[in-house]
Parts: sequence; C-alpha cells; structure tokens
Amino acid sequence: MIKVIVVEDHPIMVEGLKNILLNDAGIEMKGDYGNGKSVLQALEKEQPDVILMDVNLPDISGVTLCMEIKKKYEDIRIIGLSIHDEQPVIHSMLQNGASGYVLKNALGTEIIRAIYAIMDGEEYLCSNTKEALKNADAELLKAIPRITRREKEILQLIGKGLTTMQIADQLFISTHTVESHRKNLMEKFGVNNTTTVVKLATEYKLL
Amino acid sequence: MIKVIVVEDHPIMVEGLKNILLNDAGIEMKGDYGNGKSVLQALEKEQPDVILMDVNLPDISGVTLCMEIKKKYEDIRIIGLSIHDEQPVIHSMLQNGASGYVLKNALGTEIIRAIYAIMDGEEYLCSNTKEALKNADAELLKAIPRITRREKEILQLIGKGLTTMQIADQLFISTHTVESHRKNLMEKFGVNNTTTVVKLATEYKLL
DNA sequence: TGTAAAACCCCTGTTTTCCGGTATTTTTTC
DNA sequence: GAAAAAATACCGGAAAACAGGGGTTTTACA
Repeated sequence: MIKVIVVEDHPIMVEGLKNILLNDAGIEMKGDYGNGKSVLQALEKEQPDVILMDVNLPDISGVTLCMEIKKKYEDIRIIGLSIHDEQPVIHSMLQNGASGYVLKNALGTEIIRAIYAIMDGEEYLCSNTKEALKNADAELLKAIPRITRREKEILQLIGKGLTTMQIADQLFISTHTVESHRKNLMEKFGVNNTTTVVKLATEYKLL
Repeated sequence: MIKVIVVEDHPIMVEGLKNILLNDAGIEMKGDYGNGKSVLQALEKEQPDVILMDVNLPDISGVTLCMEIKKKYEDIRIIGLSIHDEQPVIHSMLQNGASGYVLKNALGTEIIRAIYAIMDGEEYLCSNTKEALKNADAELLKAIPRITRREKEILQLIGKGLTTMQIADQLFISTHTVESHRKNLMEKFGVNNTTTVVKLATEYKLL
C-alpha cells in the first residue's frame, strides 16, 4: 500500500482527492492537512510515501514547504498541485524536490497515475503542465531578467513612489549608487526609463 | 428532494462536490457539466432547482452564463463558486441573478447551508465572501480614477516608454500639454510621479 | 584557488519630469 | 440654457532622472 497524505486548504478539493484516492486499492490515504505547519508537525511522528501538496497554502509557500520537507525526509516524494500553470512556479517546485506536478483541472486518474509513476522513480507532469511548459519556452525568450537582491530592493522602493534621494537616505547609500542600480535595472529590462521597468515588473508580479 | 446540478471544469472539485451533496439526504445531485455550453443544452431537457456554478469556465464567463440561465429559466437558483474573492466578480454575479456565492476554500457544510438558504429565498454568502466584500469597501475608496480619453491615450504612450516630447510629436500637441495631462493623471491617482501612476494603471489592468 | 564576471558603489553633465501657475473649450448639471 | 465643472491646452523655473564614465568588493566556477 502506498501511503499518501494531502496538504490542501480547500475542503471541497480535499473531499474530491479523498474520494479519488480511496477508490484505488493500492493507495492508502493517511490524512489531510490544511496548512504547512500542521503537516510538518505530523511528519515528525509518521512519514508517508507521497505527499500531494497544494502550491498555494495559507501559511507558507508550496515551494518553501517542499524544500523543507525534502531536507528533513528525503525519501518522501512530493506532487505539486495547483491551479497555476505558470512556468516559474512549476520549475521552482521541481527544482526544490517535487517529483510531480498536476494541475487542478486534471482528471482524477491523472492523480493516481502520477502517484504510481513517481513511486516508480519517474518524474510525472500532467498533460496540461507539459503544455504549459512548452508554451513557456517561447516566453522564456522575453524572460524575467535576473535581478540582484539590491536591485529588487531598489525596484520595490521605486514602485512605492520614492525618489532617488529618498531611497538613498533609506538605504544609507549615495544617490549616485541608487541611480546606478536604476540604470542597471533599465539595462536588464531592456528599456530606457524607470517607468517602463516598473510596468514590466508589475506585470511579472515582481512588485 | 432538492435537485442540484454542478457546473465546474475541475474534475477533482466535481468529485468533492458530489461527495458533499450525496451525503445530504435532502439533496439530489442530478449531474455535472464541465462548461457553459453543455449545461445550456442539458437545461433544455430538464431543469434543476439549484445550479452550483464555477465562475471561471473554459468557454464562457460565469457572469454571462448566470445571466443567460436566469433569462430563460428564472426559477433556477444559482450559487456562484470561485477561488476569487474579488469584489467586482462577486457583485456582478449577484447582480446577474446569482442567489449565493461561496468561495472554494469554504467548508463542505457551507455549500449545503447555502443550498438550503437560497431554497428558502434567502441570499447566501459564505463567511469569506462577506469578509472580502467588507474589505472591498475600503478599497472602493481608493478606486480606479475616472480618466478621460485623452488621458488614457497619453497614459498608454507613457506606458510604452515614450518621453513627453515623443508623445507631443505623435499627438501633434505641445510638450506642455502632455505634461499637463501627466500632472492630471498624477493628481487623479493621488501620487506624485508618473512611475507610480503606471504601476497602479498596470495593476488595474488599464494598460 | 585564482580569476573572471557580476554585484555594488560613486561622479559629472544633460535631459526629462515635476510643480506652480493661467487660458480656452467641452461636458455636466441644475 | 446658464453656471459650474471638467477636459484640454500652454508657460517657465526647480527638481529629479538619465547617460556615460570609473572604481571596489563578492560570487561563481573552471
């Protein structure tokens, strides 16, 4: 029997997953948890083979939770579960130890298939996820620039409407330095004024 | 027996709803549909008492579907079902004939309660929806400013990264005029630089 | 572990934006 | 249909952002 637990904050969804899992003879559903904290607690006592994990939890991001669980219990396999088909989210889940990713519009059978697949050591992505990743390749070209911590900090302050001088004061650096970061941001985003940088950053949900 | 049908494109969710509804003796689940078209077809043959309807369907918006169903079959009561707690969506559902609104993070019991409540002629909102509407009131105050055609035109050009002079050239007006609009935009958005205006406009999806 | 790239920091002159006004035309609204 | 309000248009000086240069410290990786 494959021991499975569910981490998901939507009760209706939990109900649906329970139903799907219970209908399969080889799978045993060992419990469900509505947030990251409670799973981490539960794991201290007993570990399942597989965790079905919603990526959007109320208390902690799925990516972080995934990382933490894999750090402590590397044998547990994790399947990310989400309505989001955004390439960055999918990638960071997989990079942080998830073995599978299934979108919430998937069929119940895909969940079952995913569980068996990752127990066989495979990586499982549902068809819609694969589709999303394929489309994402095109978007990768006009990808989100890689931004440093400092740049992000300054970008956020600019987004708040602060002027270069105010930012300089707040970060205890010269206005020239701030302008330098500003310049680099424009460079990285491939535009020539901060306004457009902020627009793009907003669209990319960096702000 | 209250006849209920479900319109929802997430199979797992459907599974969960089915479970919840079947467990109640007074409710009869008459079927589920994954998109708007198929429900409309099904309704021609037989009408339920209540429709549980996801607001985000693949083929048609929940608001439109709600409106169409109420136009043809005014006795059917509709409960909107969504992950979104955004005030505009909730309001337009209710304005277009929905009798209830339940967020997907609600408990199964809330669904049941909602069905019975609207069958009693009440309007039912789940606790989280009420909360969202309350918070939305505060947001309504800092609502999207009313912008003139000309201002929008200029805002869009600013969003493209053009300078005042380039905009003036393109619209055959003086740079001073452009700056005047720029100033008014800042005024209306309640901020003091164009960058923040563009950020807000982007968030409001005005750009 | 050494070195190249990246991140971070600073400067000067030029361009652009911002802010205080004012004036004319078009919409609302009573 | 007249008054009020809003939209559009314009100015000049002050403030901020931008462009293009250079330097030091971390970080990544071969």
